[in-house]
Amino acid sequence: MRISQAAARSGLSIDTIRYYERSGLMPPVTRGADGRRRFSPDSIDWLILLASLRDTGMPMAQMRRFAQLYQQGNVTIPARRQMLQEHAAQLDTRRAALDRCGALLAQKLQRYSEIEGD
Amino acid sequence: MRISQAAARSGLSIDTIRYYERSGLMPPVTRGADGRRRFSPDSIDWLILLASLRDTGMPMAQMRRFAQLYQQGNVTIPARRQMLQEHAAQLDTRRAALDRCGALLAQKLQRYSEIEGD
DNA sequence: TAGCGTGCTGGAGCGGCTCCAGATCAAGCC
DNA sequence: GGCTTGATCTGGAGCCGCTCCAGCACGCTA
Repeated sequence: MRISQAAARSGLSIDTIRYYERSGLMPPVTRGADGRRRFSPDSIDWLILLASLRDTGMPMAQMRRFAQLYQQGNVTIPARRQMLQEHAAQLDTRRAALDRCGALLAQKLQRYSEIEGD
Repeated sequence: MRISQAAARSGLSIDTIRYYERSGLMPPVTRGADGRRRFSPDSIDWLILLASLRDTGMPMAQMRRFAQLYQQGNVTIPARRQMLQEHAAQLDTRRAALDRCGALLAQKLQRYSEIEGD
């Protein structure tokens, strides 16, 4: 699978995928005889995970750490589990921020209605 | 109220507050005789709103537009109402992303448990 | 064999902060 | 009055996470 398809399936841009590879966020991507990147189903899954993590605010340094652990094999599963659990907790924090913002917006919108009187 | 207190109340950093002012995201901040910024309760409220919007992903360009509309008075309330409604819809999109990520993490963690067998 | 599509690299640019140097001023202490 | 401490100021550099672009290399097809 080529980079354009990898981009389509992961939701990341082509540039972002290359950037992530350069930055050590992915296990090494193999190349075809023509020198172009070839993405395996596994690396597509990896990209989807990266996309999901970045969309929910995980910093690149953490993703890099996760990638390094992954490459060291199953022995690092406890460490990886902990990272993912911590990120799952982060999701709750972000959900709370969304809720607070939602409440604030509802209040503002309410006030607008009162001012306009409609 | 001085900038350090404004930072404490809004959750923004001192540098970010100055940056937002420079960038036109706030109604002009008045200065004391000593040339230092003086924040009114209203401008604190404004900062809290900005903090909430940026925490939930509103781009600066939109915040700037909102600030400009605000300064043009009540006649811009319909436009402002629309902006806030659109952002409220964005919150739902982000909640969905958090949910998807949560599901993915749960699945990964489940797999880790199976591999480790505990 | 010319053109088109896709990909490559290296590097510049950008949004949104964050940090820092060097200056100023206010208050408290001797 | 001088001295230190602490908060603030401005201007500018630096950083993260992309995003875009120039210039080149393939391979397909008409």
